[in-house]
Amino acid sequence: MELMNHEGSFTPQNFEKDIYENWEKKGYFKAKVNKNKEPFTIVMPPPNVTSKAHIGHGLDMTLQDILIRYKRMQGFESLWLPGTDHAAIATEHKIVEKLANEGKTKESIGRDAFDKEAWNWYNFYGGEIINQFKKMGFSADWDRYRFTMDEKSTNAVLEAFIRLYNKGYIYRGTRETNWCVNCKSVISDDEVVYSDEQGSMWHIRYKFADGSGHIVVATTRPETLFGDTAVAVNPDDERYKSIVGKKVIVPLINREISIIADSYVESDFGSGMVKITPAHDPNDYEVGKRHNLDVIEVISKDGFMTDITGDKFKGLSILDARKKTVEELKEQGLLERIEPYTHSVGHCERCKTAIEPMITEQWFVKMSELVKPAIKCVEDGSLKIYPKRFEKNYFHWLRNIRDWCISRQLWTGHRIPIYYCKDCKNVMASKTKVTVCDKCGSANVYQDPDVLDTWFSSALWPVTTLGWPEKSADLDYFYPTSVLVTGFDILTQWVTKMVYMGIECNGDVPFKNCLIHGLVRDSQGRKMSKSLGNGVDPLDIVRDYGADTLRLALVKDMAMGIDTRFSQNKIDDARTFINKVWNASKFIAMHEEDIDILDIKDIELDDTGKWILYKLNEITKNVTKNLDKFDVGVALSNIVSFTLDVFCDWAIELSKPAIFEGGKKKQNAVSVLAFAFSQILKLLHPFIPFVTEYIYERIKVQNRAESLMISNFEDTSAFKKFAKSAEKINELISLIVELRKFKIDNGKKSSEKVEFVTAKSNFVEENKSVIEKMANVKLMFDEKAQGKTLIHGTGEFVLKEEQVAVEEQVAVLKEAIGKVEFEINRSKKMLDNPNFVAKAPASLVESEKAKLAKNEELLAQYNEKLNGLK
RNA sequence: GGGGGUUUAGCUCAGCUGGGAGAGCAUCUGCCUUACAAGCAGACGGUCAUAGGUUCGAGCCCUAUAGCCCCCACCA
Repeated sequence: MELMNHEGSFTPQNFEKDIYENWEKKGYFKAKVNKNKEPFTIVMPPPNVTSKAHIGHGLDMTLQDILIRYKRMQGFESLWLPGTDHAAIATEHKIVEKLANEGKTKESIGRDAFDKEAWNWYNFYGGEIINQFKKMGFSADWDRYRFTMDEKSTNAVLEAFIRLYNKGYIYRGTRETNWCVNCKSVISDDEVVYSDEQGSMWHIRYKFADGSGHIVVATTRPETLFGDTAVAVNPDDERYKSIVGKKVIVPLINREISIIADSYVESDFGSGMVKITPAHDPNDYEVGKRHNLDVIEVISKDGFMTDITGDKFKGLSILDARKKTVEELKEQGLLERIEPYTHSVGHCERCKTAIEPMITEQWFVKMSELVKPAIKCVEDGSLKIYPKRFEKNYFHWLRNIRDWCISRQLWTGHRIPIYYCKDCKNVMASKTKVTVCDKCGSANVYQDPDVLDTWFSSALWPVTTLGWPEKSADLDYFYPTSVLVTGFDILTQWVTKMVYMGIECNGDVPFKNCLIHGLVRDSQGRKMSKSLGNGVDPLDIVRDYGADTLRLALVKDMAMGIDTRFSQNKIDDARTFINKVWNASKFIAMHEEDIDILDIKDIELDDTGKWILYKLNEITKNVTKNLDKFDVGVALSNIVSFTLDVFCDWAIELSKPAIFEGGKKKQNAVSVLAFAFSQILKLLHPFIPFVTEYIYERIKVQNRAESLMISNFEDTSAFKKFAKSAEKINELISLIVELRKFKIDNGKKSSEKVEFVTAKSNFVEENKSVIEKMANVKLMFDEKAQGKTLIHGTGEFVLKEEQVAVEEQVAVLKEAIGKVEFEINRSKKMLDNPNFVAKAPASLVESEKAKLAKNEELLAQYNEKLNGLK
């Protein structure tokens, strides 16, 4: 091992690449079936190959890498299985956009050429994403990289489809669905996003067929009146009971329709009368079914008025038709009034086009049975969701779920493995291409042109990536996986699907734990978006500050399940911290240079050494406890504050006198520091893998491993026996802090070496040099000094030259007595309370008793002193 | 309409089964002290959103109110 030339400052750009390449070369990321070890598995939520990874992926993946690295160092067979998602509709959009820029359409190039375009796209962005992830230091098993459209995944998707189809869970049906006239595809309920829009409510007169006047119906969609097949009122609405069954005439098209009664109508909304357009409104469709109404399509699948609307309207766009309808109604005196109206309108998640409810024939997954075990596994705890409150969303979603529409009229994605015979109408499910009807033998067969919803393959992700439908050794060993890490935005859309498909396909939950985190927002708390231009490319941060800084900035101050803000401030904080670790390593390296590091059991420990080890055990326990419950943010702040407040501020400083003394004392002190520092590096490694590895390779440590990333945490549990020494050093620290403050309070500069007189005591004698150095004071022993006095639990310290009147000394003592008495009263009040003694934790009661005893002793001393002055 | 989150120092946020209000940044003061000025030593700064309640004890538990954010449902 060669010690580094540890000069200069922290420049991650110099070493991150080499370290990562070495990790990869050594195969540290690879996981294999190993019956001697317990597996810890995370299947990476596959990023969409629509574009490069953004900072949100940065957070999601950093959390996963932290857990994976942590568990690897705890001796688990750690598998992080990476991959990407073809994101059918989203990617298709991007490709169509690209083609448009080249003056092409997907129809103009045809399905085969389009497929080629698609694969180019997948490969390019898939590659970019992996490249980004490697630069961020992610320790995924890249040899296992999977893509939702690769051969194995495709096979699994088709297999799952056919199994569910044969089981009767997948069926074809005609339904009112969400139609995007731009994508020319149906989209699922989950893909519709609603937003409030300022529109109008048009109140339209429908004349009675018998000429006896008119009624008024209100609508936000006047252009759909061509498809009206009824007007409905509430059956209990007294105003309209007499007209139910009467005929009215649909304006402009002059069709006679009936007034019907249906409880769907709310009497107190609008006029209490609703025009029913079954073809273009989901609620109307249901009403229509109940009343056997005709379904008249007046808007075509590409968003234009159909022939049925007549010469004046056919071919018009929806918005043009709306305008013209209103004009015509006005001319004919049928428009009673217009009122401004805000209502929420569904839009396509991808292209933002307003969704048209349309009746189409689609494939659905029947949910009623699938959902049951998915609910049960969270109820009985075999799948735990962190934080627990998200269970509510999970249950709500599954308990109210509707059948899932899985067909899409797109070209990007898995083609539905269904074949139709044109002659006998036979329907066949097959993974392989069908050329002959298995019923009538006709060669007149064709495949369903639609593809599957991208979530169908995502739902299978945990099983397909481990080899399903084969009964692979991987599946046996790594499944169920340990934890799924993802944002709350896709808890319902994705997590639920994986759970019921995992259980259905492989008989068990796909993951035992599910960690839900928040979104990354900008410094002002806004969502990152293209339109705001506030997005961050993770690689920009890596280039300027290094991957470790990026990772730290992302998870710093992060609370479970709550959105986190990403800002320059956090980047600076993170870099500052890492720089501190860097400098600490320089200190260690410098003093290790000319000595041999002792094994921890061969060190003659003084109180400082014991204190360091005691604190090290505490922090190790805390960090592991919090990581075990996935509380990454808290674990990080634990180890960060330990590094700064305990290790750098005190452990190093308290060790300096011994180090500068040299010899055996130095060897002991440096050995303890080296041990503690190596454990700090280990605890920090999952968060900031590069710099910790770099440093680890360049300092002397006990029990060196080949690499920090495959080393194990030190067992520190034996050090809790050093509690007594720890208490002594805590006193010492408190005295030093008090002396520093006392100096400043009395007008001395901290840089000034101030003389104090104090009585001899074992404690002060033992720690004289440390106190003098750290508080920048000079201690002199004398029993009878008088002057300004610092009263501390370890003794009294008198400022040397200051002459102080007796009254003032009395005042100081009285103040000290007052404080102690306050403490005593506080303790007594608590301890005298039987409820406190009975109910509070025993350790708390004990420490309160100890405090009381100590303070009572102090009080006695002070009173004695006070009496001596009088 | 239903549900959830959040409200703690000027800013960003921690705060463990209820047991003496915390950190970082910013500001101010003093320091180039032999790892570190990307630093060190200090200081200032809080009615823990508001009002009730439970408790010996509440930032934490309960009820209501308000602001901000999100999810779901849906309004003809």
